[in-house]
Amino acid sequence: MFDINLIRKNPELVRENLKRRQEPKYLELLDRAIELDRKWREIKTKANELRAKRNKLSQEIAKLKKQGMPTETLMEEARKVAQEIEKLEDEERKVEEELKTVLMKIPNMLHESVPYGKDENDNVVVKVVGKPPKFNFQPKSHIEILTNLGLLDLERGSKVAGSRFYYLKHELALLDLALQRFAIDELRKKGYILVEPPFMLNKRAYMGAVDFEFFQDQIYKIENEDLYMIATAEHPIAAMFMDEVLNAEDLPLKFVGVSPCFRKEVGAHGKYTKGLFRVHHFNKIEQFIFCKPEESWDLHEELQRNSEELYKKLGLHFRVVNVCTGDIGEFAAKKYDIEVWMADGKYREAGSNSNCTDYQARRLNIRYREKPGMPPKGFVHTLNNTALATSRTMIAIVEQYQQEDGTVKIPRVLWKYMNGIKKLEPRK
RNA sequence: GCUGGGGUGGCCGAACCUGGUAAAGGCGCCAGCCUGCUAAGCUGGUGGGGCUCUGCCCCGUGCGGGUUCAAAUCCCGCCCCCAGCGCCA
Repeated sequence: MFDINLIRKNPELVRENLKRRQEPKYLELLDRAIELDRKWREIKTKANELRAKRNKLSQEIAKLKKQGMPTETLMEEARKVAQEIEKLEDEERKVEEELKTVLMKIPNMLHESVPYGKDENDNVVVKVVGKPPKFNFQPKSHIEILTNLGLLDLERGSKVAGSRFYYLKHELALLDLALQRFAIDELRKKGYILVEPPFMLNKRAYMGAVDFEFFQDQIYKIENEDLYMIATAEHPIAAMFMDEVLNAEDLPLKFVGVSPCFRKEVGAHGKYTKGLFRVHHFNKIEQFIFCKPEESWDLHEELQRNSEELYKKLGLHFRVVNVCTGDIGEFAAKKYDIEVWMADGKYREAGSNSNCTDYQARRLNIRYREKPGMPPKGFVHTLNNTALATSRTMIAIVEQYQQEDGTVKIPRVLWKYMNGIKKLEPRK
């Protein structure tokens, strides 16, 4: 949620920042917010005056009653004031709600280092790690390789649940688990707190964690319950401290979350959707940090280093892009994507590292205090970054480590999590 | 799911029965005074918001509604916590 105080204090600064997103509707929303805020304060002032009047009358009545004096006239007057208040309160509520909705739709302030651009084609490659593997044969897609090996069954996944569902079998299922354990162990070594969150959230928590569009297009709802399946561990971890005030001495709070992720993927038309790349359900290890405002930019880089280290240890070739102003999304002030190399020569997103500054925390009402016993100082900053999404990491491993005979070598760091298995081989 | 008890500032708690406009009291925290320093002690402050901003006012007792001039207090619905019972992977 956007900070109304920033709009009041410096609307032009906000306007210039929003312009960078090249989306005229945001500027309209800003104007709307300014207008609604003006109206809201006007009504609020009037209503407060009336409430003061009512309170005075009430106290007057109480005093008279104590003295055994008649109060009918005053009570009649108070009744009238109460009616007026009710009318104004309806109005106040309406304006306040609309203002809040508008503030929810205005995206976060972008960091100055975010490159200017229109869409994903304008993302700036800031780093390339490793080199594309060289094959002296025609490399295959993970779908072909894994289906041939008898480790992946997409057809039966479709039969029982629909397209973009799948069965992982034998060593491939083991590989999924191995990747999870690998990422968890690496992050735990760095002091990240392992957490397995609820896999469902109620609406209030969910709307705090994501924007409306994401909610609409991605989130599965449980019928007849106020419950929604999580699309990533980021969301339940973010919501964990909803309406709380954290102690600065406990910050930064660093989490490594483990969970399945469920996504409707409505509106994925035109995007790359093959095989395991864009599925309705996958497992992911997620990094999440709550911190003080002044430390979030350093921690954003730390999260980035963590992820890069994981891919490096897996021996994967990837690149890092600084996501441009037109592609970044509403919550993040800055975002890096890690894109892995795939067998068709393209780089595709495997993970995403966002500093949401105070935007998500304001929606979820997560504040911090300098010391126990002190009043709240302000909102925390929240950051989230993929550690490993197993499905996409498996694609990278399979396509980059494939052998001419159709088998797949398994990265050395995973052997111990694979019971010593070093290769994916044909299974029946 | 059932029965009973409960939910009030950062924490503990008072006011609830008997409606009169909450936070008394204590702890913590901040500032000042005092002190060689610290502690103790003393004084003031310590949730959110609005305005005509040395000040004035409003909101705030788990959430939502109702009754009333007036609700922490009475009534209804919901959520959560505790205890016991039931069911159960």
